[in-house]
Amino acid sequence: MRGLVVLIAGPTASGKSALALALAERLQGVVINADSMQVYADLHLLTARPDVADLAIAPHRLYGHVDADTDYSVGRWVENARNALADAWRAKQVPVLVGGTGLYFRALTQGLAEIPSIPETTRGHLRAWAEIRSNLELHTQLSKIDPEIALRLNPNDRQRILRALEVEHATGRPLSHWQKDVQTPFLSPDQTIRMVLEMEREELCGRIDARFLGMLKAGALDEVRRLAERNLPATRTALKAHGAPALTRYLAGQISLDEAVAEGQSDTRRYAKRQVTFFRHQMADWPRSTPESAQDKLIAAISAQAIS
RNA sequence: GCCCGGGUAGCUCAGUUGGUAGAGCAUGCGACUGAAAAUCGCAGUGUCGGCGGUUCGACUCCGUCCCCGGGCA
Repeated sequence: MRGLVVLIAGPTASGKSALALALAERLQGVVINADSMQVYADLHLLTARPDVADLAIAPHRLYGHVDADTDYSVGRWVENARNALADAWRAKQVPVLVGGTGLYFRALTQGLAEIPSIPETTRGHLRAWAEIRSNLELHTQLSKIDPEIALRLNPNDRQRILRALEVEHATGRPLSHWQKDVQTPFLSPDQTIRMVLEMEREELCGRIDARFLGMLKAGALDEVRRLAERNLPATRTALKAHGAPALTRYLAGQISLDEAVAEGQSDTRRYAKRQVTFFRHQMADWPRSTPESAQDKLIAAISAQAIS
């Protein structure tokens, strides 16, 4: 069975988690994570994941359930989220999905191409093959097997080009074909209450900078040290959490702590900028709100939905 | 006080024999279908330390003053 879902998106440090928690407490609901980094077990402080006190107030799902030595992806998240949503509905709990990863929200509300997962070995082979080739060569190769995708990809966008190549290689079907298949979103518009949090950039940046310092005080360096000691392959996504690369270099004696902090903060600020752009254009039809008035607006929307 | 070196974009700096300025980073704008806290594209900005002088024309040459760093006293 399917019920209502509350979806809360917003840039990093905008106060999403606190809002979701308050709402879940009030509605006897469950908070479900829609953030690509908070899924990693190894990253707790650095990703500002809910703490023990928060977990005591309302149940949380999809936080820290993935090991850092994993190739996670939107596809896997959608799978996880579907299950978590189904569980919540079964238990008669209102699911409150909250996070900053716009792609995750879009995949759930607009659908995702149903491409089979690519075997680790073909990925490895393709990457090894690509290693010694220039961006332009890869792009030219893609033009031959999937001209449509090649046309909309910049030749320097190696990551997306590699993805398109491996899909065709592993499935025998160009990525553009997969993407043109009819995609049925898991969530329909009438069962979702949506909200994007907005805040003045200046205020947001202030919060980001202060939060980063707070993470350090809480012990983020130890967290980074433990992660670094695992010696994971450099390509692992978890290693790219904001602050992790810079703090790792500080621990290795390559840069000063001040430099590491400045870098972690500016990485986060630039990311917030990209999030806002994504929300503005890719999720343009979502209602907006300041963090202060968001809860009242959501409650009002939920009761309106319940009546109709 | 004297001798060097330096003052150019928010920051670090390029700037050929005089023809009113650029690169990286930061910033802003944007793209986005299994790495999305990822990946990639585009853009702007300057009393070239101040004031005088030489010159058709000075960031560039000359004088002078101010500021910073180093050295000698």
